[in-house]
Amino acid sequence: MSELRVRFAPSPTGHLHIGGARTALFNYLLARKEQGTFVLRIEDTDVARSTQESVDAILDAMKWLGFTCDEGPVYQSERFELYREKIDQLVSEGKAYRCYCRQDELDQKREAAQAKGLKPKYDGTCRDRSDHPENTPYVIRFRSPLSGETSFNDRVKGVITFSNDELDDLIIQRTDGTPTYNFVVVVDDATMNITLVLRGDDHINNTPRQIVMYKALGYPVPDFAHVPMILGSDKTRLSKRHGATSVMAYRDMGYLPEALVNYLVRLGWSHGDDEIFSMEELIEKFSLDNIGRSASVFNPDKLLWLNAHYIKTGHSQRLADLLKEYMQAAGIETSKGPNLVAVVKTLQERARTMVEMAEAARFYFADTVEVDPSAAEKFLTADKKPVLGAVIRHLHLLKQADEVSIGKTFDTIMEETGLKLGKIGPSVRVALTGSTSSPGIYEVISVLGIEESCRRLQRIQESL
RNA sequence: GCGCUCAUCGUCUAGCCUGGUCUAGGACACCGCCCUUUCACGGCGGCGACGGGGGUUCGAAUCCCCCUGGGCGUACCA
Repeated sequence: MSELRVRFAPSPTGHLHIGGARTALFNYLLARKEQGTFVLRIEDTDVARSTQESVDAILDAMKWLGFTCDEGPVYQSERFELYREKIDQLVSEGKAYRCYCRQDELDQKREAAQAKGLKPKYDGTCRDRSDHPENTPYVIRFRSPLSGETSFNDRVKGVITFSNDELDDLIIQRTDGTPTYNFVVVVDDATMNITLVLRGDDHINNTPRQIVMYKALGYPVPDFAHVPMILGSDKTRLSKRHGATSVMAYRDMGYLPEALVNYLVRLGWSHGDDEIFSMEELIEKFSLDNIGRSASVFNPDKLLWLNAHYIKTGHSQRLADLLKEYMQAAGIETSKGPNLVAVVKTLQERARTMVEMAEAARFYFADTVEVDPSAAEKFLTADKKPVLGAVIRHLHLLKQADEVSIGKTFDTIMEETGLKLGKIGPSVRVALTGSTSSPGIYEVISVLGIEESCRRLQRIQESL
């Protein structure tokens, strides 16, 4: 174990999305690579917006992606006592104060300031107030330094400096007594001994506010690393408008977790010209040094390509287990019919997602294949009756349903009929699969078995 | 508006720190050819970028400045 302690701290106000997943991945990889500790923390201080469903959804997605944490999940909602203690400490030390300003007043002041082109920060009305009005709701604000500057050496962006007069007297405790994000994140990262805060660069602006709080609380300041955002095709922050953003939606669309991981890691991180990485390779090769500084656009096509790659190269038994679930979801009964592993092997090079594979596998399990009308019109014409008859006859003679034997049988058929495969194959294919595009016909016959193949051919042949 | 930040093919990126080996490399997508019983896979090839302007230098994608453009933030959200 090294000293490195990192964390992923999602707020349970929705599913785990693409951006969060990448942040989690980077934290996970770094922890594994440095043999540090990966902590999962649920940021649920906003009681109104946090839900158990979201917590479960996030946990499920983390598990599906294979990001196992070493500690947690830790729930902030269970640590309110600690936060209260720290807030009391700050107040008694004069580092935080009660603010009795009403929200509508603040909104007005903010708008007014903005209209005049001034900074929309808290005007400090209650900053030096010493009276404590009875029965008046209040929040607790952090007393932020008014001058000087705060800077930190970001591990991906370099030195970043803020003038302290940009900082606001942040609310750290709401009227209802619950603490807010910028405060709890400091208390938690400090008390959980997080040594590196690795998160999205939308948090850069929060960092100086948090640093002054670390100092006020007497905590050591951790390292920070801010990774660039993932944008949609229109270069704005990725959102539902750009299509699926939920990790689990990708599973439902037939993506493999290793494809998503591989895609996500290449968004912002690189290792020379390499494109394909297993989790093991990532753990070995990942480094903060190779994280880019600019935002990147989510490209579904490349993810699809990676998914196709992992389907192509995946173990057919595992894929067969998965395929079963996707076929069930598509309402296709697989308990009867050909062996799923054999089916998978004929489809691995043809399917880019498991959903596509399930669809492509449909014909294998159909009692009566649904024949595409235009394919039938072209290849299942009456003049094909004798050829199909010959195919059925010769297939019946076959003892073994392996592709080589089937190939030899077709050689014989071609010899006997004097027809080339181009004149026979398409009709057989359509009769067997209902479509003009399918795995090789020898493969299909082999997987279907002689009996079932002949049954299908017979049915078509008789109807001609 | 203000603050922070970013800037290489349409997209993801290598190269930038340690200027010359860059007529800028790889990948996705797209186009063409080959392979082929269909569809795919695969192979080969093509298209395609250093945002603009100044500097520094014998020499700049690489260093400096300005401009432009983009992103993020500016909550009793996280």
